[in-house]
Amino acid sequence: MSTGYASGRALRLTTKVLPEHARGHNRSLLLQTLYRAGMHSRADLARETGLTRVTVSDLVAELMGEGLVVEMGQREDARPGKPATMLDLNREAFQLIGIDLSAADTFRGAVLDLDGRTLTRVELPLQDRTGADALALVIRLVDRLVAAATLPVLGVGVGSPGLVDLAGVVVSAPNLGWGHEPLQLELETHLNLPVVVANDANVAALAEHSFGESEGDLMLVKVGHGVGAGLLLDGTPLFGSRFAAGEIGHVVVGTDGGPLCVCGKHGCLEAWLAVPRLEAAMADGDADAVLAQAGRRLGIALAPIVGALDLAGIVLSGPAHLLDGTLLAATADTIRDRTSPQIHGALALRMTTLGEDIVVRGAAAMVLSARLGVS
Amino acid sequence: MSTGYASGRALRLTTKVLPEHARGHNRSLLLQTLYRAGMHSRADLARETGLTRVTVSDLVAELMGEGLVVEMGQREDARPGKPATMLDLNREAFQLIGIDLSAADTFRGAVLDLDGRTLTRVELPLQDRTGADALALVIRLVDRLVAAATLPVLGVGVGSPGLVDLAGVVVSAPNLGWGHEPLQLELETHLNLPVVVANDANVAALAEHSFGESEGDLMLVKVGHGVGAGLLLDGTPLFGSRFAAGEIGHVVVGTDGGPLCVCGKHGCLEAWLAVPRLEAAMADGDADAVLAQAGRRLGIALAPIVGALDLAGIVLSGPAHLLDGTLLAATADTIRDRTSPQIHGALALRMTTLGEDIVVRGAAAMVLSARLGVS
DNA sequence: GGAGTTTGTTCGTACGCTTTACTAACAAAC
DNA sequence: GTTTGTTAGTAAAGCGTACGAACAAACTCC
Repeated sequence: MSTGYASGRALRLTTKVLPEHARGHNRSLLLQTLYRAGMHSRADLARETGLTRVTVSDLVAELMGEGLVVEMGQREDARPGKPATMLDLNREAFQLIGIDLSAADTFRGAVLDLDGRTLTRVELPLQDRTGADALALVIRLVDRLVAAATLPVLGVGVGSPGLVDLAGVVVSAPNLGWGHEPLQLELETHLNLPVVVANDANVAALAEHSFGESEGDLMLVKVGHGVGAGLLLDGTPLFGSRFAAGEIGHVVVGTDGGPLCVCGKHGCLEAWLAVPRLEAAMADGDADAVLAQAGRRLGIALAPIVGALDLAGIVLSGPAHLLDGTLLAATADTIRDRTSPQIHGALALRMTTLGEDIVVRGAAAMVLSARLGVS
Repeated sequence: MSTGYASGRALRLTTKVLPEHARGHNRSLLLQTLYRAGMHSRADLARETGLTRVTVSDLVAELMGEGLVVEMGQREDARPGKPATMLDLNREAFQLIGIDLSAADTFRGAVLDLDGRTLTRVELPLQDRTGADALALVIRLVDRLVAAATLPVLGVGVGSPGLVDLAGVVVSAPNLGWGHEPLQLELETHLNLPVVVANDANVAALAEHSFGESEGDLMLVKVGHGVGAGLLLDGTPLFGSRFAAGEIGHVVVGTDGGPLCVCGKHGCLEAWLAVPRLEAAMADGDADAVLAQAGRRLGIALAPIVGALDLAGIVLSGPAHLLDGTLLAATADTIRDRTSPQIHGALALRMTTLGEDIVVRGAAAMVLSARLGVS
């Protein structure tokens, strides 16, 4: 870290905006409305979006031409005036593929429908593959999934561990032995399908936002072999200056030392909270005390973050038998004790409701967001 | 804090976008280019922005009509082709007013030119005024400043302590006795000028971004009577779920107790770091040890935030004789010891270069951003 | 002086959305 | 059975925004 002065100047990459971009936005606005609230007539959409009926009709015609939207017959309930022809997303037109590379020993994937329901699941054991072998396994997985899809595939979403840049290059994923793996590009050229690759915790946060019951700014803490987090501020993932946002696993917690971490420091969050560490400590001593201690440590680490960001929610993802209960309660208590009511009054802390599928479903949501602008 | 499930669903307020909004964006793009890089010809602007010369000419005509842009004569250096007529922001067309309400005993303000240079400064002693009396003092201050301006005033920016919402309502500012003060609206109706009101630390962060040497995501920590922070992610201020982002003053630091805070907790960041606390502690004991301790505590609080956000920079604002030196160095050391190199390697920690004017200048920058889209 | 370059404008075109005006299809009241 | 009023969707015209092609002006270089 430097204590000097950075040279140069932030170059905010603002770029020109054309009317056609505006149209793309309005297009997504319609899709989003249909996606979230289901059937609407053209007139409903016009009222909801503020666009005129004329413009909505025009956009709907375009979307119907692409097979994304279909007419569903006339409105049922009797009202004065001409009966409305209802529209909806053509939910039987496409399927999504979501991939989760974050588990320690398995690559998971699934075919999902547009509502995020899992249709077919595939798991391939990793068996300590790294580098090119791991990449080959990913390709085998997506090939199996593409073959399993019963409808055209809208796109493939991938949640990968490690640092992932905006172009879907895995900049660094030590566990998989990837240094600068252009995963998105490789999958796209192999499949000839749109692919989106992002960090697993960010993807999980997106899942919670799309399919969970979360409002407002959200942090998802993913506890597994390591500890990572994904942040969703104003509905948008935060990537950070070096695509390392959410990397809180090796932040030291507390001022009283702590267990030695693989990174060489004492008292890293990961040394307190990672699943293997928890299991080992629980085997050695009072299980409940171990969980309470881990929960407190998580709370200590999260308190400043909650204060700085004024989060609306924190969601924990990981083995429920470890996290849900003593640990979660200790975290909640600790955050409450270490922040002002102004801050923790607005905060909801809870387990995810999406279970093990969280990354797979988030990856699918990412495809919807990238391809349709739906989030 | 609830550990239950939030009801409802995030309603991302996406709204329709019309071609005229696109034009507004392109307009700002031109202004921004001129503001930051100075003189350009129409053809230069076209090359820089990707718009065509035709479109640029059209937009420039509009901007010249409003007096925002002026022709500066022909390009000096001889090149083949028709000589270019240079354009620039009309820097002598408008002035800005910036107001800082964050000091404990004084309301400060200044008239500035478009480049953020201070032209006239006015300070009014607060003398323990609160509520309506404090509001009256703000009005007296802006009236004095408007009278002191020698050119039309583009707008008034205000940095206020406390929580400020997006409409410039001071939701809560205990020190000034404001509960729900619609400051922006009141000043606007009084002055008949555009007014922007925001939180002081956020405004300071904006100043650092606009006038300081900062790249990328930035956190500004403001140490004074209290301790607060402003975050600028991707050039945009972060407000948080309840407009309380940056409120880190009452986050408990460390696991070993600490001094009693006015809020009733022990070991709040503010109890370690606020200027009155520092001065009292230094009078009682080893001044350098006090500063080192305070710096360490700040580092402990910031480490998780830096990790979670992957910040590019942290800037300290406040009394340099306290912050710059032992304290800053201790903070830097602590962050380095408590985060992974991946995180702190990219981080620059430093004092602001803007001194006491930081909020006033940030408020002026806010006006530029709101009125011209320039940041 | 001629060739080549660059600038900024004019003209016509394509696109996106709006307003206005229309037809179709219904419920409610008479 | 007719009239009235409402709602849905479409058609036509118009305005705003940006683009490409073409051009005149003004310069440098050879």
